[in-house]
Amino acid sequence: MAPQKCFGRDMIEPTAEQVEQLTRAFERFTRRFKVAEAAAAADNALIALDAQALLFVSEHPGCGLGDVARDLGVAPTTMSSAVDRLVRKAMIERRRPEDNRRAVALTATAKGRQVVEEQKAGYQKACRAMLRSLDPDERGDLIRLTEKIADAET
Amino acid sequence: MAPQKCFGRDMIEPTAEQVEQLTRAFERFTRRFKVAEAAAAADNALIALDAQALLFVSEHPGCGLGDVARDLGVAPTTMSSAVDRLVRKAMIERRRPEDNRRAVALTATAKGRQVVEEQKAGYQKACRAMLRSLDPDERGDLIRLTEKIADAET
DNA sequence: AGAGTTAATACGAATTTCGTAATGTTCAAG
DNA sequence: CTTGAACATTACGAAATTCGTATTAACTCT
Repeated sequence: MAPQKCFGRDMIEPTAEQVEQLTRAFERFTRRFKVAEAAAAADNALIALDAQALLFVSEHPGCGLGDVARDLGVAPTTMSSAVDRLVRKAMIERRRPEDNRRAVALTATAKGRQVVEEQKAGYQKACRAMLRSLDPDERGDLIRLTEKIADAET
Repeated sequence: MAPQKCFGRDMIEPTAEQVEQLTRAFERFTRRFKVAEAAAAADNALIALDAQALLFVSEHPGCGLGDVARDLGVAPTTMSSAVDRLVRKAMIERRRPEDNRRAVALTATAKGRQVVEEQKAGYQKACRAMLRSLDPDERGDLIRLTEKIADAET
């Protein structure tokens, strides 16, 4: 169990047991918060793709259709359909900008922004449930570890 | 910021800032591991439902079609279609048990079990990446906190 | 101007999900 | 023993989604 040099920095591989433990725990973890997600989705009956697109548009007002498609990794035609649905539901608006009239500028409507807020509230609710499951002195640890993993280079 | 009594136990609500921090970190967290999931899915081109069904069957050999449908929250007809696809790909087998011939007993084939193993390996790989992002003395903390959240009652 | 590129959309094919109806099986009551 | 209800599964068809191809409109560079 001696530390070994890797790429010029001390790097110890996680043990097989650690990986096993975290894998099993994370399965239960995701399972627990998947049901909450499914329950929240039933309210608005918004397809997963549409919800992601709406979120992106609300965070990038005036963005183009292609931007959303690239970010979410779907075909432009698929995104066109998704935008159609969202426009039909009055959650986003298509506009032709004067400076580039072949593009469309997407913006979220008031209703769309409200749906995004509800969506985010559901997400926050899940995160609050995570924190409440811990003792107060453990909560900062969870935040710090999550940030560290999320922002790691590789 | 005084502790307050709730349901007979000490219970301090997470602060709004803590919830905010964890929410933002968790967004980056899930985004980072979503791409890995998508890359792994491209290998086998297995639909999400089929992958979940295959996993359930491999963990519950001889189970019925209705069991899988109930566990995954889909209509029995949808599960029948999913089983059709998996049978066509030779990943699971339908068998009519002698003692109850109106049911079918589902079991994973050797190929199906192999695919499950690869699937699990991808999952483990993601968990290993999480652990590698942390210092060795932090890894036990992550495991412990994840288990605590996953197994909390409410 | 004119060719080539870019952004978005219309259309059609393939696939998936799910509701309704049908098939075959089991169980219980008469 | 028969008959009828309940059950597990499947067949079929409708609705919706994704995506590839072709098309339209606009921009850019020579």
